[in-house]
Amino acid sequence: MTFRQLVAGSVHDAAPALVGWTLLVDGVGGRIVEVEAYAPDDPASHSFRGKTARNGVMFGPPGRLYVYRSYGIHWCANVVCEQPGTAAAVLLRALEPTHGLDRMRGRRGVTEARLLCSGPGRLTQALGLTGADDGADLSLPPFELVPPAARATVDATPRIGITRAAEVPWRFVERGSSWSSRARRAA
DNA sequence: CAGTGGATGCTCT
DNA sequence: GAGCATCCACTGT
Repeated sequence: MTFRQLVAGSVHDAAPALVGWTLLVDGVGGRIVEVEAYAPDDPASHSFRGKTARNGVMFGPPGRLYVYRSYGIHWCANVVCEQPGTAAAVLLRALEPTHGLDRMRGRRGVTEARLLCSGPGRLTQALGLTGADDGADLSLPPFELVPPAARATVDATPRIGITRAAEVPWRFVERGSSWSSRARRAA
């Protein structure tokens, strides 16, 4: 399954399938260990009330980055899925850092590996992603997506930090990973 | 530790 | 003018 094929399908299939892929931006990044699905007709999705200047990329072709500013401070990055017009995306919530840790440390201003990419705002800062990357094609440099050797084992849980449709289990975490944004108590 | 609140800006009502 | 798909520092145990 190629990246292009994966993101062209339903976001409900694509989101868990993206866990385990390695995302690199200019050679810096890591293994995707936590994502959330934002589906068409999903009250928690930015696209729910129709196309606007901010969410326009969500309505376009799959495999693009949708980047938006969160709480006035952070950037959050999504992978657009499904066919043009459907407006679905996968929020990247955490990576296990594997490549370019020193560049991430420089951008983040912290040294502890656990704090580099464990959270959507941290992840974008570590990879250097901003609103300037909104709409970028993830199949072209400087982006690189490397499939996992074997499909990861994934747990589904409720999404984080939302109020509407908070009960559907559309957050997907690699089982046993200690790099997710809510792994503080995990063994 | 756990819980709380401030920072900060943009989008949409 | 409200409400965020967040993070971090600070409080009180």
